[in-house]
Amino acid sequence: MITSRTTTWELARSTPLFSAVGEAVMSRLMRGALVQVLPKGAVLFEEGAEANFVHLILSGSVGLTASAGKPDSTVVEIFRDGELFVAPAAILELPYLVSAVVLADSRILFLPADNFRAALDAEPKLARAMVNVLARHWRLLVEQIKDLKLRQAAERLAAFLVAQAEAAGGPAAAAAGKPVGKEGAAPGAPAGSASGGASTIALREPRNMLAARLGMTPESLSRAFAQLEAEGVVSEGRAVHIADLARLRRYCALEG
Amino acid sequence: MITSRTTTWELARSTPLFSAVGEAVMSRLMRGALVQVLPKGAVLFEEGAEANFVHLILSGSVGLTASAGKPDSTVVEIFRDGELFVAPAAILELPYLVSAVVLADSRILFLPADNFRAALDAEPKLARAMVNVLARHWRLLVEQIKDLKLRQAAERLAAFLVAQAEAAGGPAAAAAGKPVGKEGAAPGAPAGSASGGASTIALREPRNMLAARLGMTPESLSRAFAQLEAEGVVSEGRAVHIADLARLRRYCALEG
DNA sequence: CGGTTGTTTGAGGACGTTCAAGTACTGTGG
DNA sequence: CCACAGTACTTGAACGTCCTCAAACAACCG
Repeated sequence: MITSRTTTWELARSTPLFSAVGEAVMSRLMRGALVQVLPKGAVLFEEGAEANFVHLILSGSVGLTASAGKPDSTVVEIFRDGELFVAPAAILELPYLVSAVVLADSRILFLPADNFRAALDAEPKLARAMVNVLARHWRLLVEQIKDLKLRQAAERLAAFLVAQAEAAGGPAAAAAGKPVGKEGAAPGAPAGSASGGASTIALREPRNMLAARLGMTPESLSRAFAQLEAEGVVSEGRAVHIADLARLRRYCALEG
Repeated sequence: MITSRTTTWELARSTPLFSAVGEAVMSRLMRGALVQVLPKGAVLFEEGAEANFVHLILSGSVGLTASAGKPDSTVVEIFRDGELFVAPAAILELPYLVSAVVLADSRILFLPADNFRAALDAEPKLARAMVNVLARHWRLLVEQIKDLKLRQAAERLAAFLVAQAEAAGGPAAAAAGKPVGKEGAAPGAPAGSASGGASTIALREPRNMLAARLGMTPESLSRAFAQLEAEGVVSEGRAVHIADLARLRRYCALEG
């Protein structure tokens, strides 16, 4: 606890949410908060449980899993460094729709939900910041639903890899938002260094979790990777090399 | 315009968002707003376009559709009376991820996006209310992703029908939130009139749109209805009669 | 009445899952 | 250093669900 105190603040300060609300609101939210360093596999909360905390990932990776009463389970979304979740359940005082599982060793901040709700009412800056967070998260899920409904397995993987490469390639590409089609023909002239050429990314989650997030089995994921070799994607263990990002982008947009 | 002025205010006043922000903020948002009465098939905006308005449905039904560069399109979500959309694109000043199509003749309020954003910064009550709206909408999509990933076609339809019946059955059931499993054994004694017994609901959207929303083809939807007859579901045109809501809930594993 | 649109039903096929081996990686103890 | 178990990933074959294609049918509206 004591050893991690300073680094916790540093990490927290660097998250988008907290830099938006400022020091004062930040420390108010931290009241009664606790930090936990959790290993892969740890469960933060379970589907159907009461939401007692809002969670902020200082470092690591957390998966939102759901089973909906079925024997098998899936991954609804994966959150990483700096992300806040799952506010909706805590805000609305409703039971969680998902469980949260640590996918890679993580340091996580637990903010008491009642305190968070009170701050939401009292601190306009917090409410305003949450609007942006939730708006971004909404778009995440909309993208995923589009993926699930009108792209097949290999295309979903391709879309995921493109998104990862863009996120890792630089904040500039991420801030510009994902290309959404409608921008005429394929862009022959890449804007940034990472937007058109080659790129190597590291998969930060185990492959079976990635498969679940993409709505397929591990077997299908393996076959999807095999299929993408024809598009210049080579996967060596945890590393994935993309020969031509623009080509991959074309593959999951136009191609069928 | 003039003829609809008064009824517009009445309708707007009855929406959850506006009753939360109060009269003052409400009229500020209405600055530069316009009301449109649109027939089925009208397109409010298109995927990839700039978000110039936030839309509030005074009456009717709107579908959020997406094609993601493919020839065929799907329905991401359906919104009805009193709902606000698609704030995220307008808030973040990013292009729409979806198109919006009127599914049943509707009266829709167009709120200028820049004015909305300004109000979001200046009016804490609006930001606070938006947090709740977005939190609810997040959960809508989470539920749908769970459906798509771990339920098959007929179960998705069953889950949709159950949700419709609960929403129509009374605001009490809706406010309590959807049952999420984990609440012990099956409730033998239904709380409300509509929670355990028979129920008849009306499909407010055309069947092909419903099929797209559920992530299947119209043919599959037809077969799904046929399958549900074994569970006591009879569909006669636009009306659907459910003999035993509890049974249907069990069927789609909303409970064990 | 014929044309259009929306729903149903059937047959065949594609995509992805399931089941079952098989292979490569990891860490542990001999 | 190597045998070993345990895990993670890959590969293959059979199956199931859902889609595609096609036709028949009903309902609506000119």
